[in-house]
Amino acid sequence: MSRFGGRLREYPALSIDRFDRDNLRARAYFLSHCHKDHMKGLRASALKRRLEGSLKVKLYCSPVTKELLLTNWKYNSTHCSVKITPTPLFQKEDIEVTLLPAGHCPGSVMFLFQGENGTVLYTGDFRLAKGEAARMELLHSGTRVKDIQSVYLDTTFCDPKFYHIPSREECLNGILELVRSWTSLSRYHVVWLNCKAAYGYEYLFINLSEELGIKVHVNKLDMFRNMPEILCHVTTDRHTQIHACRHPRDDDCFRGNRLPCGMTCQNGTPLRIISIKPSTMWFGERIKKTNVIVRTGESTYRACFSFHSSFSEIKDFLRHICPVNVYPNVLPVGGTEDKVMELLQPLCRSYRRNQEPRYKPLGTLKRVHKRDLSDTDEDDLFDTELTSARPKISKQQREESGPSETTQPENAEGNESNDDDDDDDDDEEDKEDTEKNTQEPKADVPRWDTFFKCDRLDESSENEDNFPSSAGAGGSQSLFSDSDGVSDSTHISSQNSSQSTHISEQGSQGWGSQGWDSQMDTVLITSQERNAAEFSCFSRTGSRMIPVPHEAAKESQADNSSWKAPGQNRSGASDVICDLKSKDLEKEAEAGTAHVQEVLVETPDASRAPDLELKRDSQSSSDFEIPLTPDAELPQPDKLYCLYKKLAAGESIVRKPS
DNA sequence: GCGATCAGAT
DNA sequence: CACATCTGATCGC
Repeated sequence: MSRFGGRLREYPALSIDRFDRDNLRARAYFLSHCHKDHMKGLRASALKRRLEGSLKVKLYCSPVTKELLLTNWKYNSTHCSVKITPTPLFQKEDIEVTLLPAGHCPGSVMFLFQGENGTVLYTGDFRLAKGEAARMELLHSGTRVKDIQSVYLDTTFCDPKFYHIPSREECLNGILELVRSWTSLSRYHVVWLNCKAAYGYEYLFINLSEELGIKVHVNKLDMFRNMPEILCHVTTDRHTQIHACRHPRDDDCFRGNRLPCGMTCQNGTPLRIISIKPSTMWFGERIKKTNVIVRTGESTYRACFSFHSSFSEIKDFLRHICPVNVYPNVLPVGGTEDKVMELLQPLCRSYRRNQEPRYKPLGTLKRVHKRDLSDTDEDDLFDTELTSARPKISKQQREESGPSETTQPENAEGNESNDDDDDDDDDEEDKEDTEKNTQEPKADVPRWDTFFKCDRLDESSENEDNFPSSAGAGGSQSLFSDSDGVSDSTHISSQNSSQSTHISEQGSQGWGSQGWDSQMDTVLITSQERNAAEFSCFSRTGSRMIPVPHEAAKESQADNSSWKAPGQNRSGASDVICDLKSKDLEKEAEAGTAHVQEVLVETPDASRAPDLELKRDSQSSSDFEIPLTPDAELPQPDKLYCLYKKLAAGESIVRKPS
């Protein structure tokens, strides 16, 4: 649960995901997604007054979030001021805001703010698979990640306990096969998905419905009225075999063999109900590795399911971004801020810089940019023209350097070499690291294995033991008596592409999935007017023009933007392969300890093509160094040592024409 | 009486 | 086992 106060150190005149107290003086509001813990104060009359009292103060969010917000009577009166299109906000300050898909729930986005106080990423809540950040072109300038000053990070599962959480596809497939095997027994066999009242399960509903041809019964669906891709897979007709309806006492209902909607029999025949409860923490607490589906009772199951990135996914994300600073938005259950910082800081430049005394001599040659962004100026920021006194980077200037250029390259030097002594490292990232951190072929071999073993994380590999027997995903004979051996193997068939975050009414934009758009939606908060239509045009084409390292990157970005699990996209065979490949890589790297994987990973080995490594390297290299010239030789430590020695002695260094 | 806040349940 | 929400009690305006 978010405990973010609403304001960024760098841009305190903006408020994000908090709308109460001090935030009432903000000059622009941002909502990352429609979960209550990110909407504090959003209903209050104080905010309403604030928004209505100024033509300039607006609330910004993704189109889907706007739709979900405004179809909720609790909020719809408040916000005539909800904007998904850019409007000039500040007369004197240019801040460019980019929306990136967060993969958390429909409409969820991360916000990237670029302005004179540096580039700052606020993640909101997110779930991004390993490597996904590296494939987001809007996080990059050319082939390198943007220079990011600070990341405000979703740290919900920033705890080694949650080192590995099975991927979206794995979880989905587990549930799918369980539901398939049960519902195929007879029309009276029904499933109750015991989901929390919150957005985020829609892709599960969609996939079940698509695969099985059974719509999901829900209490309400009017909020999806403009999202046909969701709408067509849910129903308010109780006569269906999959239910995700709720009732205040729904557990009691279930115990009484009654669905929350009241259904208990059909044509006089009593229903056979099983419940499946999506959970993450429950799995995180298992000491022994488990299947993604665990039977917990006669007719109750737990299914692994996560809205948030696992610890290793968080680390991959952060390592790729490599910001100067990181600030946790969430305290993991039972965790402390200190603990989280201890885990995360090694992945940041501010830490790495301090960790390399051996390069001090060189370091002194470099310009160190210290910026005091502390709270010192907080007080005056809200009231008066917070920006008037500040040096301004002209808009032109910025535009010349391209829409994705950061305004602050200076910190880039900060992290040169260091070797990343970082902790419990995982798998393939270490490959990257060893390549990146050439100066020091690390005596310190990745210790992921020890880490991995002492935790529970091998659960996935164990899945291999459990799952296959259960027909890939809980469909096993052993699981329930009526079932006679559903033996089909799990497979992804025509997984449908887009997550239903499409809003048809936004037709003028003609886009497909929301996520894609939200990703395209770069909002310029600028003194220069630009009309909305023009803008959205610009941003779409604009971002397409940003050079992308690999075509596949773009593809999977689109995919990802619809916050659907990668690999499920019908759009790109190549895309899928790419994802599978990276999975295989992970698998290898984790040396068999991990990863279960049913299906998806069992793709032909052909997919494990060598080019992948190249791709990954270039995309995820952590960028503050100049990328290695192809064919260049990595300098060896002793060689380097020599060079440094000479340098320190003031001798000139002659380059050998290798 | 409304809203904010907290504890507790689900 | 807890990802987010709703309910009810309490307090202040």
